Amino acid sequence: MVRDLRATLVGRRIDSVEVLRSDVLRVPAPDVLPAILVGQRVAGVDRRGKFIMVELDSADHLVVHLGMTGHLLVTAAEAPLPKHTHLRAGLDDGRELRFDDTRRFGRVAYGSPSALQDARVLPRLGLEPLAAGFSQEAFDSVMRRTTRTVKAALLDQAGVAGLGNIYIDEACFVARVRPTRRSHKLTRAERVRLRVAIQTVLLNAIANRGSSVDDYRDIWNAQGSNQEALQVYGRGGEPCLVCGTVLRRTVVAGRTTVYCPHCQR
DNA sequence: ACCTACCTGGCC
DNA sequence: GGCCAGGTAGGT
Repeated sequence: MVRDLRATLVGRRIDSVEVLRSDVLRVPAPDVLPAILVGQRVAGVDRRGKFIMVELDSADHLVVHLGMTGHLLVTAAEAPLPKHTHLRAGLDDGRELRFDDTRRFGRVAYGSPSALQDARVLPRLGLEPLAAGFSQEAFDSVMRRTTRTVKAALLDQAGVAGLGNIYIDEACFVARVRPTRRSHKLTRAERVRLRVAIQTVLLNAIANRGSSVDDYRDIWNAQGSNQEALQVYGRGGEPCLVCGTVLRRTVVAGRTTVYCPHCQR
């Protein structure tokens, strides 16, 4: 999404802003946001963990988290407004950037990254799994310092940023590690496999343009294809694609979790 | 380190 | 009507 947004938005000027549902906007107040944004051009688009950061020429950022059902869409300005569109920004090319979110677990905020941290919109985020800093040493230190399950440790965005329920189960399968294992008890070899698996799973998902299991759509409202490549997520009770053993479905760290009891130890 | 609430919609 | 869902803040 960030790559597509960058190619589409950088250099565009915001000509209008409408906040249709103010409770998704954390900061600033919904009535002042339009005046702040209108006239600004998009300077860049980046990502930190699951947060999409649209930088404007003021150097402040429009920050978006999609939650479970959020969408950031680029549409024609005259395209019909779906029921759960909460914010729209008209661009100087006749298109619109829209934030849409059925369950409203997502959120939008605008400000400097440090002010957004102070406002507790941006939490403390850990290692970026696709950046150079994701070394074995750094990952080891994250995993060794907690007694929680591997699943819980990886769900915590302060350790490794950006992993969610789907990709954690997939990475654990590729690494042949049960998500129920205690994080600090993994062997060095298991942590190496897990680190590599996290990167492999994420890079594949990106290459496949995302996992449209349910609601995920790209900025053109198109589905990805990575849901077809998932090996365990959503497959509880079905045979393991490697060994044929029935995949086990349980709840770990409060989340539905699927693993192969034979391949994963 | 865990548990619940926050929302809407789809399915049984 | 009840249960479940890609996430996370805030409480205990």
